[in-house]
Amino acid sequence: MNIEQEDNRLAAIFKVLSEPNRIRILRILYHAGRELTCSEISQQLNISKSTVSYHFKALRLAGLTNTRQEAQAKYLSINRAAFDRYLPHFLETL
Amino acid sequence: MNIEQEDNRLAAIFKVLSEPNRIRILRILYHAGRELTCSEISQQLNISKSTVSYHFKALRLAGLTNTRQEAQAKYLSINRAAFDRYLPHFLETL
DNA sequence: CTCCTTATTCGATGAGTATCGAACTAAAAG
DNA sequence: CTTTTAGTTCGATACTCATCGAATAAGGAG
Repeated sequence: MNIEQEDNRLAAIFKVLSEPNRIRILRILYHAGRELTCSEISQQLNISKSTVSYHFKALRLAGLTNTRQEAQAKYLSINRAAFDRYLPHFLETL
Repeated sequence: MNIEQEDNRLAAIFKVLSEPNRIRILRILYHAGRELTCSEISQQLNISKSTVSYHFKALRLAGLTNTRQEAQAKYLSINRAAFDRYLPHFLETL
């Protein structure tokens, strides 16, 4: 990958992290120590499910979270490998 | 500072870093190992001076860079303390 | 099969952002 | 004093984004 593309990739990851509600989602996930669903986050943050779904997608596309489907629910968890690579020690500060 | 404000603050720092040209400015600054002016960056990145000035301001307001005025020129340098605090080891990966 | 729960997508909307050139300010050089 | 150099600010523009509710899809429970 050339250096311009690398800059774009890095900027894209930061863009995902540049939204307070997405930081909150990561913090909640990190401290929960377990997977959480869209609905659970929606209640905790008091924002609509559609907005939470939108943020979930952004986090997932950036590779910052993992998703596990179980029945009709979708469980979100943090992808530690991605954080270790791009932002070591970031999660611990949340 | 309460946790919501902390999330906002963190998100604000990431927002500044979410623009490819600002990442490029930081990378150029880091590897140059010296202060650089608006005009120098403008030439290297091939974007207008007004746009560079806009990005300089964003970096400065976020506390990520220092500015030193000398005559009519303004020299920009990286604020290592800020990176050490919020993003340790980030600069080294640029 | 019908209803409930969970999640996604769509359309709209309001807000924010990156970019440029032009106009302006201020200092240095001639 | 006029010209050059460096930087900021302004107005315009095009684009992106966060948010919501409504509509849709799909699995689970009765």
